[in-house]
Amino acid sequence: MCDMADTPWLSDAEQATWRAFLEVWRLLMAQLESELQHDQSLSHADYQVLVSLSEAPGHRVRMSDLSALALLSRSRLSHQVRRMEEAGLVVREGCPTDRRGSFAVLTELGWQTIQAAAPGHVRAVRRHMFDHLTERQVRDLLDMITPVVEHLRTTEAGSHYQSLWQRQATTG
Amino acid sequence: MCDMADTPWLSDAEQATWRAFLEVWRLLMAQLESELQHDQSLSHADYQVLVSLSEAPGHRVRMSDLSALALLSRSRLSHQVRRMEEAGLVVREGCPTDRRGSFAVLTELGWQTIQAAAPGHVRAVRRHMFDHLTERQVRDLLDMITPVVEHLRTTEAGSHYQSLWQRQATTG
DNA sequence: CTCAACTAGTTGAGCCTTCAAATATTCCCC
DNA sequence: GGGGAATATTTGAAGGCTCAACTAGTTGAG
Repeated sequence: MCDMADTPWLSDAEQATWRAFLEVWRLLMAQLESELQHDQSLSHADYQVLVSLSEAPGHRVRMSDLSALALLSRSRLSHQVRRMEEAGLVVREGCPTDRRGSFAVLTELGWQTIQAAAPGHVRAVRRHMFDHLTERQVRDLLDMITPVVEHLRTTEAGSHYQSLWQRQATTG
Repeated sequence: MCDMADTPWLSDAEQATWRAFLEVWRLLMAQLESELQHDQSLSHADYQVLVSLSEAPGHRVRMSDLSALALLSRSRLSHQVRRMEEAGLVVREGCPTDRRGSFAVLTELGWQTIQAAAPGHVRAVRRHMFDHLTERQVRDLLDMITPVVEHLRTTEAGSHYQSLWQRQATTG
C-alpha cells in the first residue's frame, strides 16, 4: 500500500500466503456450510455441537465444556442450544451436583441427525481439502498450526474462548 | 464417533489437522478483530475494504471488483459500504460509462484511517502467525493452499463468491 | 427497433452473533 | 457461618449477515 522502511511489512511470500489463507477459509466454509444446509438443513455450528455431544459419554456435556469442544463462545452456545432444543435435537438438563450448571444432552432425533449428516460432511471435507494434500502435507500442516494455536491460547481472545486445553471435563 | 468401514472417514492425522485448522482460524480472527477494534474501531471487513481501495489506482474500485478483492459477497459489501459511507470512510460515485455500476472511493478520512491501522494490523498478523513459522513453512503453506483454493473456485460457493480470478477490473 | 435475457447493485426481512448485564449458585476466608 | 469474590449460564438489545426479491440499465438476436 505504501512502503515505510521502519514498519515490519510482510514479505511477498507472506502476503500471498496470508491472502490465500483468508480466501481458502471463506471458500471452504461457504462450500461446507452450503452442502450441510442442502443435505441436512444444518449449520456448521449445529454440526459441531452435534458431533461434540455424540462423542461424549452418555451423549451429554456441560455447557462450558461444550463451548470449548464446539469452539463457540459461551453466549453463542447458549443461544445455539436454545435453537437446537426448539428443533428437538438436544435437551438441557440441570446438573445435580452443581446447580448453576447444566448439561446439553443429545436426543434420539439429534443422534439420528448426526449419524445421517456425518458421512456426507466428512466426504465434503475430504473432497474440498484433504484430497488436494499429500499425507506428508497434512502432517506438515499440523506441525505449522500447532505452535500458532498454542500461542493464541495465551492471548486475550484465546482466554475469551477459554477452556478445554486447560480444563477437565465435568462429567457429572 | 462411530466406525463404519464403508465411509471415507478421516485418518487420525487428518482429524487432528482439521480440528486444529478450525481452531486456529477462530482464535486468530478473534484476536485480530479484537486488536483492530481496540486500536482503530474497525472490523476486519472494514479493514479489507479500506486496504483494497487504498491499493487501487485513484483509490476507487467498482463494487463488483471490490467484492472480489475484499472477499465479501456482493450483498454484504453493499451493506458494508453503506455503513462505511455513513462513517465517512468512503463515498460512492456512479459510473459514467455504465450507469448501473458504481464506484466506491476512499475519502481522505478513509485514507488516513487505513494508514493509521495498517502497521499495527500487519504487526499483529506477524506476531500471531508468521513469527511462529519459518520461511520454508510459509512457502510450503502457500503450496498447500493454492490447489485447494483453485479447486474451491470451481465449486458452487466459489462461483457465488465469484470473480477476480476470472475478472478484469473495470477501471473506468 | 424491440423484447427477452442478462448484468450491476441495492434492499428488507429474518436469523445469527456479540456484548454487557443479570441471575443463580458455590467457594473460601475470617 | 456470613459475606464478598468467583463461577456457570442465560438473557436482551443492537447490529451484522444471508437470502431472495427488486430496480435499473445494458446487450443482442431477429
